[in-house]
Amino acid sequence: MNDIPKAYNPKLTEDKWYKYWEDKGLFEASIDAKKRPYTIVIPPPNITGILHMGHALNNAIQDILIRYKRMQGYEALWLPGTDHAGIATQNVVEKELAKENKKRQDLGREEFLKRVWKWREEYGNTIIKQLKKLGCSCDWSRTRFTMDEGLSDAVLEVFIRLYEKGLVYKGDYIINWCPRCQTALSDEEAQHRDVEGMLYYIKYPVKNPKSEIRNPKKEEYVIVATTRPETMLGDVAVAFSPKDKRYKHLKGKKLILPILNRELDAVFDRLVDPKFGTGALKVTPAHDPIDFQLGLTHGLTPVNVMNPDATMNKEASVDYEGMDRFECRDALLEDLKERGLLVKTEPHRHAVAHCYRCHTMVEPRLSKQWFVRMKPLAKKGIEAVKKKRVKFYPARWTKVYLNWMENIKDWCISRQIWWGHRIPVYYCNKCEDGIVVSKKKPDKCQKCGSADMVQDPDVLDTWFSSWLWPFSTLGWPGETEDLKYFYPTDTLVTAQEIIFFWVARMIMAGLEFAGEIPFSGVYIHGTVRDATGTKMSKSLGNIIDPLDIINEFGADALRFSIISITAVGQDVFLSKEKFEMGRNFANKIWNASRLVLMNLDRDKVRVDLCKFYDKSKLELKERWIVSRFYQTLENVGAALDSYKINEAVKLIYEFFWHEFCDWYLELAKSTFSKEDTQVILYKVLEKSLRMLHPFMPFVTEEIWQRLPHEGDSIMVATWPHIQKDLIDKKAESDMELIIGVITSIRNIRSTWRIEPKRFIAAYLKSAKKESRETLAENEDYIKRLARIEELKIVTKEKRPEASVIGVFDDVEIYVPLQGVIDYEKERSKLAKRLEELENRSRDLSGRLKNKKFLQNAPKEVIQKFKSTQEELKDQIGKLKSNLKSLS
RNA sequence: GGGCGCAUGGCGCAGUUGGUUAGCGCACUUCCUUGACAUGGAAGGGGUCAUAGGUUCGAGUCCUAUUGCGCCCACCA
Repeated sequence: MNDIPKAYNPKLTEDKWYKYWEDKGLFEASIDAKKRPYTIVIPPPNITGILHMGHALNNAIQDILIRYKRMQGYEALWLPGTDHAGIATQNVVEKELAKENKKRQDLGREEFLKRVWKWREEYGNTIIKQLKKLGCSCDWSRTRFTMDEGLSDAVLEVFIRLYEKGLVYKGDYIINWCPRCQTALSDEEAQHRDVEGMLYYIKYPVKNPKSEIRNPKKEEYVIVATTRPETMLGDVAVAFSPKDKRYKHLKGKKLILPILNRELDAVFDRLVDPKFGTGALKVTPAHDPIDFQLGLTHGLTPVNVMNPDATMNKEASVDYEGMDRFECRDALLEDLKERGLLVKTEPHRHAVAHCYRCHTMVEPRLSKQWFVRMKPLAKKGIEAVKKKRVKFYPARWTKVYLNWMENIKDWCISRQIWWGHRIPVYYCNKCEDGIVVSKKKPDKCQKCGSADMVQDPDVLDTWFSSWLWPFSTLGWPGETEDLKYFYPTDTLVTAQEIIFFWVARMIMAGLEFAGEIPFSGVYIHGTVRDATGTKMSKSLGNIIDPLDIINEFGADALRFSIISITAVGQDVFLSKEKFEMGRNFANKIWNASRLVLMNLDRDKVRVDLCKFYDKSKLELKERWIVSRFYQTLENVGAALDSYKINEAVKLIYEFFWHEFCDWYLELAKSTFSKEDTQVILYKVLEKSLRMLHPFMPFVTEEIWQRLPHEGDSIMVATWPHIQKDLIDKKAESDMELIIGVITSIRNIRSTWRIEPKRFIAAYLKSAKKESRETLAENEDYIKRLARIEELKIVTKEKRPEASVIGVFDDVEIYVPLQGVIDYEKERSKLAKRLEELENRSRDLSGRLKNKKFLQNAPKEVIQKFKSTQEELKDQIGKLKSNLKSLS
C-alpha cells in the first residue's frame, strides 16, 4: 500500500468521483412505490450569478440532508435549476451591447431576446458547474429553468387563474421605479438604506384674497419641510394636521407654489404628522405614496414632473426640463435662495429605497401597473403556518413570516423590461375596452371582431415564476406522476433575506394552485459575512471565492468547515484560515485510513459485525470503540433530524479524531495481527466513512473504494443501523479510567521531564477491587501508551520512597523518580489540588444538607451529587495522607 | 417608530428541557522529526459566561432593566 500518498490530495479525487457518480446515474431519482420520497427543491440561483459563500453554505446543507436521506433508503430527489432573473440578466446583456455602442431598442425586442438566450446558453450554466464542484448530488436530469416551456406555461396558467378569480388587476398607483433599469419594482425589490440627507425648509406664500398685488413685506408664509425639493414642481396642495392650531386659519385659503406660481389648496388630513418639520406637508401626488393617498382623498390631480429616467419633463417647466432630478434639486435650491424662500437646511438621516439590482435610488412614481391582490392568498398561508403544517427552523422566523403576511400589500408584478414572461393580456387596437387574457394570441377582438390585437408589452416579475417553483418544476399544471409522488416536498433550505420574496409566496402559491403546502420544513440558515461582520458582496470586494477555497483546500474541507461554524440560524463570519480545519480533518481521515489499509488482511474482515461481536471474547479497546461509534451514530442522527448540522459535524470530528485516531488506533497498533482487531478496525472505519459521507463525500468515496466493499459507491451504501446492544457503558467507563490513568502518568512524565523514550516504573493504587481488575486486565494499554516497563497494581501499600504522585478518580499513581525530587514542588502541586477539592466538597455538602434541594431535585441528580461527594472525600483523604508522607 | 438577534478565555464560536469541575477550533507555553498523519503527536497555561437586579435548593441557561454591536420591517414629508 505504498501507493497511498502521505497527504490527501483532493485534486486527484474530486472530479473523478463526481464523474463516476454522474455516469452511474446515482443522482437520479425515480418513482419507486416501495420507497418513501424525500424531496428538496433547490433555491434556484440566478443565471447571472457566480457561486458565492452563501450558495456554498446553502448547498452544502442541502447536499448533506439529501445524501443522508438517500443513504437511509429514501427515494431522495434534489431538484436543481436556475432562475431567469429578469432585470439582472437584461442588465448584463445590455452592458454587453453597450460595448458595441448599441441599445436594446436598436435591436428590437425579438432580436434582443435572441441575444439574451444566446448569452444564457453561453454563461447561464456557470453556477451549475460550480455546484458540481461542491459535490452537490442534484438530479441534473431534471434541471429546470424558469423560462422553460413547462414553467412558462405554469406562469401563464397562474396569471389567468388569478385574473379569472379577480385577484389580478391593472391600475394607476405609486410604485417603486428604478430610473436606471427603467422598470417598476415590487416593495421587496426596493431596499431601504439609511442616507445622510438634508431637510430643506421652504417658504410657500399664502395667497392674499383681497389684493392681487404682492407686497413682499406684508406677505404671509407657510414654511414646508422637504427632503426632495425637486418634487415641489409637482405640488398641488399643502397639507396640515386637522389638530394643528397653527394652521387653523388657513382653512379654505390658497397658497402659492414658489417659482411656478401655481395655486395650491390648503388641505387638512390626519395623515399629516404635526410634529414633523413645521407640520406643513407639500403634496406631490405623482411622486410620493402618502401624497398620492392625500390626492385621492382630496380630489387633487397629480402632476408628474419626471421622465422615466428621472430627468425632469416639461410639466416641471421649461427652466428645468431635461435636468436630472439631483441637478434640478441644486438648481431649484439656488433659485429659491435667490428669492429668499429657502429658510434653512438641516442634516436629516432617513431611509431611502434603492433598486436591489443596481442600487440606484428608487423614485416613487405614479404609473399603470399590474398587481396581485394578496390578502386572500395570504389567509391560507397564515393558517398553514399557524397550524404547523409548515414549520420554520429556527422557530423564531415564524413570527417574522406571520407579521409580514398579516400586513401584506398588493404585489406589483409588471416590469417594463423584455426578458421574462410576457404578460398574457391582449388589447384591441380598434375598440378601447377589448381585453383578452389568454395563453395564446386571440384571432380577433371579442367585442368588435377586429384582428388588430396587441399584447401587453410588459413582462412579469421574476418572482412570479419563482413562487411556483416547487410544483412547476414537477410538471404542474399537468397532473404528472412526479407531482403526485414528490409533492409536497420536504425541506426548503434558504437564507433569511429571501423569506418575503420567495418563501412566503411559495407557501401561498402552493396552497392556492397545487392545493397543498409546498414543503413541510423551512430551514433558515445564517448570512455569510466576512471576518469584520459585513455581508459579503461583489461590490465591497470582500468576497472569499468558494472556488478558490476548493482549489486550495478541497470541496470536502470547504463543506466541513463552513458547516461546523454555522450554528442554526446564526450568521457566519468567514476568513480563509477557517478552512484549514476541514482540510486538516480530511487529511486525518486519509491518514487514519492509510494506516488501516497498510495493515488490513482483506480476507479476514468480511464478516457481519453483529454476529462477530462477542462481548466475552473481545478486548476492552474493541468493545469501547464499537460502543463509542454507535453512541456517536445515534447522536449524529438525532442532530441531523433536528437540523443541528453543526452539532452533527462536531460529534463526528470528536469521535473520529480524538477517540478513533488518538486512542483506538494507537492501541490497535500492537494487535494488528489479531483477528478481533482486524475486524473491528475495518468495521468501525468503514461505518465511520459512511457516517461521514454526507459531509465529506469525496474523501470518503476515495477511501471506501480502496476498502473491501460491496456495491458501486458509498453514496448509495446504507446509513449504518444503530446497534443499541453494542453500546457498552461499562466498556466506556473502564476505558475512561485507563485513559485517565495514562494521561495522569504522561502528565507526571512531562512535569518531571522524564525523557519520552525512557521506560519507567509505576504503581497504581486503588481500594476498589473493580478498578484494580480493570487496570490489571488492561495493563498492556497503560504500559504501551505511558511507556511503563514495570507496573504494579496495589491495594494499600504506602507510597514508595522517592516517588511523585498523581490521582485519577479512585486510583493513586506513584512514579518513582531517580535522582533528587523537588518535594516543595510536589507538595505545592498536591496542596493546590487539595484546596480545589475541599472547596468543591464544601459546596456539595452544603447543597446536600439543603432540604429543599433534597425535595425538589431529581433523584438521579441527588444520587450523582452524593456519589461525587463520597469520591471527593475519599480523594481528599488520600491527598492528605500523601501530603503527610512527603514531609 | 416596531420587531428580532448577539455579547462566553487573545481571536472566532458551541453550550439541548436550569443540575457535579463551562467546551471546541485557531493562537500561546514546554516537549517529541518512534514507519498513518508536522495538514501531526504528548502535556500544559488562560474564562468574575456584558452590567445590575430578580425567580430558584441550584442560573452561562429563565424573567426584568441597562449598555454596546448587528439585522429586519414601517407612508422618518
